[in-house]
Amino acid sequence: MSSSNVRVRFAPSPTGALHIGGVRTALYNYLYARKMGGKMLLRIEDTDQTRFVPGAEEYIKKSLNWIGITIDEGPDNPGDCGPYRQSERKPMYREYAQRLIDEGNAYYAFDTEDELNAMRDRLKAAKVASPQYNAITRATMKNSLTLPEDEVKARLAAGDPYVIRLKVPRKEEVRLNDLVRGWVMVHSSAIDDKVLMKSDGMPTYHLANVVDDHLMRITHVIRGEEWLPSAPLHVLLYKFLGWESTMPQFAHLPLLLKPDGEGKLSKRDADLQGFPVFPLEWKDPASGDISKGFREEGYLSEALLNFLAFLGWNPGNNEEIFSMDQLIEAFSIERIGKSGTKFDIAKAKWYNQHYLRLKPTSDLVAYLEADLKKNGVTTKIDLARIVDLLKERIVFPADLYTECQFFFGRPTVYDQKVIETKWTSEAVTVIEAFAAALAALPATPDGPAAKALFQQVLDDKQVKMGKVMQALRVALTGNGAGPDLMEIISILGKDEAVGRLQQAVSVLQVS
RNA sequence: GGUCCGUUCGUCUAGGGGUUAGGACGCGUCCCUUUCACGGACGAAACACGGGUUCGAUUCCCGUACGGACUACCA
Repeated sequence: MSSSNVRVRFAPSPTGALHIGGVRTALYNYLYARKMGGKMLLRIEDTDQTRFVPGAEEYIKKSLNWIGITIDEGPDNPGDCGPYRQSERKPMYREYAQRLIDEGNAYYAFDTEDELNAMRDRLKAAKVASPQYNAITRATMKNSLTLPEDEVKARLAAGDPYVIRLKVPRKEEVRLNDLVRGWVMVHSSAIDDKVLMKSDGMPTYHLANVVDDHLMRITHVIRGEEWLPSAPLHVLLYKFLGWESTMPQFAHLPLLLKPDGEGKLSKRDADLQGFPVFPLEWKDPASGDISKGFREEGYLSEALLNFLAFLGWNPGNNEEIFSMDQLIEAFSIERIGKSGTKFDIAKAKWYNQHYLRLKPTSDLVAYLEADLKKNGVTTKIDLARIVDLLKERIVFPADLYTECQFFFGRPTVYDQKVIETKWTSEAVTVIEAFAAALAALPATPDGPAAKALFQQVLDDKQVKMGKVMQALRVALTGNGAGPDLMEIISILGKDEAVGRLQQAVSVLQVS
């Protein structure tokens, strides 16, 4: 694919763990960049010093890396638009804020928090629909538009705290053509005089975002729908800064909703439903609380990737198994949906099961080995045989360990229901004979050989297989269900199998 | 409250002026099978409502309802 001038960015705030919705946003940006042969940027939006969380930036990078998203330009691999952390770009914002002031599109405001609250209360009391700092109310407030020029100068010189606000025009239609939603029109009276520079000298999201997107030559802003209401404000900023002709195109993504009921997916809902919202485990540095991630819960990155890509997008045909490369090939902004998407963890599990079965046995052996080690289980059994036996029936790698418990110890309890119905004298007769036949063998048989031997015993005793199989299974594993029994016998080894059969016969009462 | 956005099976969605409204997950039944799972087959299951426009609307338009986002010196 030929390279293009397409440049997109993922611009998270390092305020904690990266939410799964953020991962999807990053993914769509990435898919578009790769599809178009463009560039994917990572920009850290750390302008809120009060919410900065140490370790969050690192966590974001690790998460993107896990899911397979690579960054072309970012804090760790800067291009020619650095720095890529907003806190390191402070002077730039200052410069453009000043320009806005100089050209009459922004102004200083000195109002205290109390004064702002008083204004809002007053408007509320007067039954004003939306109390805001705007073209009308700004005339009643303490700002460089209402205060005498020398007082403004004096306040600035004295270091009085102030913010810089955008001077939003009173009557103006602001339009934008969203790639997902089409034309969106907002009247400027619905936009308030947003703070551009905070009193701590940091820019707010709106200013920093527009300035950076321009300076970083971003061509497409792909972000969550929660930004749609403020998009007209951003359009206004591009206009005031004279950047209209190179303004990026916008694509506002549908939100990820909670699985039941309505509303944005939150950590709380996910906890309630028993699934993670973070890609990787996250330890809150302040509280020390640990939240499990999809990775730790056993989700494979390729499964989560495939699942996430389909939350709000589809290729337009009936195919739904896609690798990253296939997603890149198939992706288009036009096929992104408009409506919010409920997070259906059952589908994620289905993807997981699918991808797990595609894993090479050796990978799964490694999982199982680790789990065994963690639980202090040692065994001489060839784990690859267990994995091959169990592979088709698990959803998570950890299921391997839980499903194969019976290999590592004789049953201490037997499935009561099966005993009641299947542990007949006939079954016992067959099992005893089978145990004897097994014991007489020179070596452990493989699965088919064990089956042939068992069939021989059945023929001898004139019993049908279905009548005793369940009993045999319980005797061997304690369970009423599980993978191929003859293969289990083969893996267990003939001595162990015989031992288990004898134990069951002596312990269990015929009912 | 205001502004904006949205609404096809339970869920993710395809489709689009005339279709038996398609697929997937989940669910159910059956088949396969030594059980369970896998696999296979089949099945139940949807165009929010009301008005237009039209020969015809699930599809286009307008309302209503419902849902969501936003409404901070947070992003």
